[in-house]
Amino acid sequence: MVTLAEVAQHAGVSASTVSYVLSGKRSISVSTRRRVERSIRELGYHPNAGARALASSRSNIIALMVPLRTDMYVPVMMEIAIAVATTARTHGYDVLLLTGEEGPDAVRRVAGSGLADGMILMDVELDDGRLPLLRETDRPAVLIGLPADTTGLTCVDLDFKATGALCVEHLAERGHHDIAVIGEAPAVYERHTGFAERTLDGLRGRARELGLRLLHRPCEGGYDAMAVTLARILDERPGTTGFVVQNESAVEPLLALLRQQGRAVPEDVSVVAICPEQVAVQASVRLTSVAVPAQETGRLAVEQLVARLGGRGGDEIVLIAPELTVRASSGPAPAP
Amino acid sequence: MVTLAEVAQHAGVSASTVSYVLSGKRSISVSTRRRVERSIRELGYHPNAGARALASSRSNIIALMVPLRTDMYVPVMMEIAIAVATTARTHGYDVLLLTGEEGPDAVRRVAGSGLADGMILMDVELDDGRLPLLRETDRPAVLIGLPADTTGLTCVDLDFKATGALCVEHLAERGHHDIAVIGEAPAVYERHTGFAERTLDGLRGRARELGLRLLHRPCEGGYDAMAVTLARILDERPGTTGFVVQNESAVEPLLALLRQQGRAVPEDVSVVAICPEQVAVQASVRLTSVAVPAQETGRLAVEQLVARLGGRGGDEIVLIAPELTVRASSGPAPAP
DNA sequence: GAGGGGCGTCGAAGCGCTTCGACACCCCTT
DNA sequence: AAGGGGTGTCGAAGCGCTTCGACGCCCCTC
Repeated sequence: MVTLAEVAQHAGVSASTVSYVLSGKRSISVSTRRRVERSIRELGYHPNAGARALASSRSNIIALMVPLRTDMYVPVMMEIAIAVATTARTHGYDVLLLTGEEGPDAVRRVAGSGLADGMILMDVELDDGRLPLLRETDRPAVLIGLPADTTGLTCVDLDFKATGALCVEHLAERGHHDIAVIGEAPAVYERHTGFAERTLDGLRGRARELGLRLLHRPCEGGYDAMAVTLARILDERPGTTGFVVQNESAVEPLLALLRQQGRAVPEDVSVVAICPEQVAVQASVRLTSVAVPAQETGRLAVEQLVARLGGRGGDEIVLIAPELTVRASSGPAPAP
Repeated sequence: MVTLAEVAQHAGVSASTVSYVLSGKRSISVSTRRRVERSIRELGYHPNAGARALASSRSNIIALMVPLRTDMYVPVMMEIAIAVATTARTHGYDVLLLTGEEGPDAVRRVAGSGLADGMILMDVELDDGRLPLLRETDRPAVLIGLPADTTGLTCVDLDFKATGALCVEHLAERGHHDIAVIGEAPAVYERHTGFAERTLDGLRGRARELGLRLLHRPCEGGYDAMAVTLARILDERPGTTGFVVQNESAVEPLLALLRQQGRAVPEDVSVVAICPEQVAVQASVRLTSVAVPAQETGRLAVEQLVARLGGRGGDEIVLIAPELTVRASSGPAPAP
């Protein structure tokens, strides 16, 4: 391995000069800089990460903690993770992938060992066990998701409350009065994942304001579960003409079942989904949807964290405004 | 931050003794070990990763390069990534997440800087640009996928050729003669991703041996593409009774279209999928399938790499034997 | 022409750990 | 009783980099 000292010797300067060329923390004459850069190129020099971390006590690594669960829609996680990784690189950071498996201890280990300069946590629960540990460490952290107590923490998330409201508004505008919400799996509500509850708040709040009837039913993904759920809904509220779906793996089953029952979309019933763009476009009926902005979320999380790491304070809470795209799955309510 | 020296002082021993307690590289008396361990606990000591890496020239980090593409089935990638991360932890390694974005340079950067001790590459193409660089570095690497030239590289993958053969055999045993293969998107074949071509080899080879007719059609995911593809297939080979699908996002559309056309599964046509277990089970018809063993793949890749890192040579090529699970989507061919 | 202030460069002191050789000590053997 | 071989511990020398203070030089100002 080529070292700084060798580069310095090759360029005929001192080691510190090479270091300053690399970091730009002191001014260097153009001629010297060029000479050094040339040596770096010719020798194929790469600074040693460990030595750098030791001397500067910054590792230039961001830790990303992904959940271990598989009951969440995985592509979204992946998209966020990839957005985090690529955005991090543009700021000179690498990303360490931590799974939930290790539990809260991972926070202590990574912070304590100086492995990472900061962390990003995905799938944060309302009362997340990692938060106290996070507050103890001096390292900055950004949460993707919104816990109950956000003091001292930066959070990034889609504004799910506004999302819920937006879906209801859309259906209301088209004259629907009876709306059913196909929610996430019951387990998601049971562990109080914030986004699911906040969506529900938004849905219910706006429904009340607009005088609509709203029925909420959690639903595991898949055909069988969806069939049961749908039957129950139509039994309780036969007049339901609007659906809001917030469970990607229930989308296609719902469409299939409606078709099977002879209920045309959007002529008889309208469906609004809260899901990634791709799902909405690739579904058997192109779905009117509010997109879950995975990339945007990952990017913002990194940018907040980098701001914090650079001493610039970021915002406390960054809520991404929802956008509803009208496609083929929603239309005016049928005449009664 | 607590340092080794502070622990040593607290325990009344020298720094090197603490280091040896931690690494176990020299024998330490039980009493001393206990005293040191106690101090470590009481002070909440975590070894500094940078210092460690510098002194030992091993970072205890594995780099995982995931593809940037989104035309592959993402959940599989995610599952592999998570399996890699958790398996790595059990061997004392952390995982650095690299995206394809940075390109082959990432290999040079990570190897050159000593950031990672070894790498795992996902979605390796037959003639992958990263391979020459990989061979240049002294760091061991494991590929997930099988390139054309494997000299000097360790590879882990499902045995896709055997997988293809297995699918054909299954259909042949049930009396099907005309088989259609719904393949991955054309782009996947165009960039010569090995697994797709090897599957095809296996399918074709066995079909020839068993005297079956085989039609292969690449297919983008989604309903529209699938509709076109299916129409073409049935046009060319109206007698087709067996389908092999190797594109997760074509599975559900295919089932829906068959249903729509009044072709019952499995009474009229049989469908065999090559997909993750979860997709097979959650589909609208429970699918006879060969599982893509994502977790197993990730785990094996890490174990191969760790073996290499520990000086033990691993195998050159590890092919996972396919397993076909019979479910509800395949049955005897209909009488002609 | 002396003093002041940038600018560009250097030397040296660590950063916190691993690891090697040295050595003290004890228990056996002869 | 002397020698030999473990065993357990220590001290010191780095690992390759960053960073701080120092210093020489040149240009400007009064």
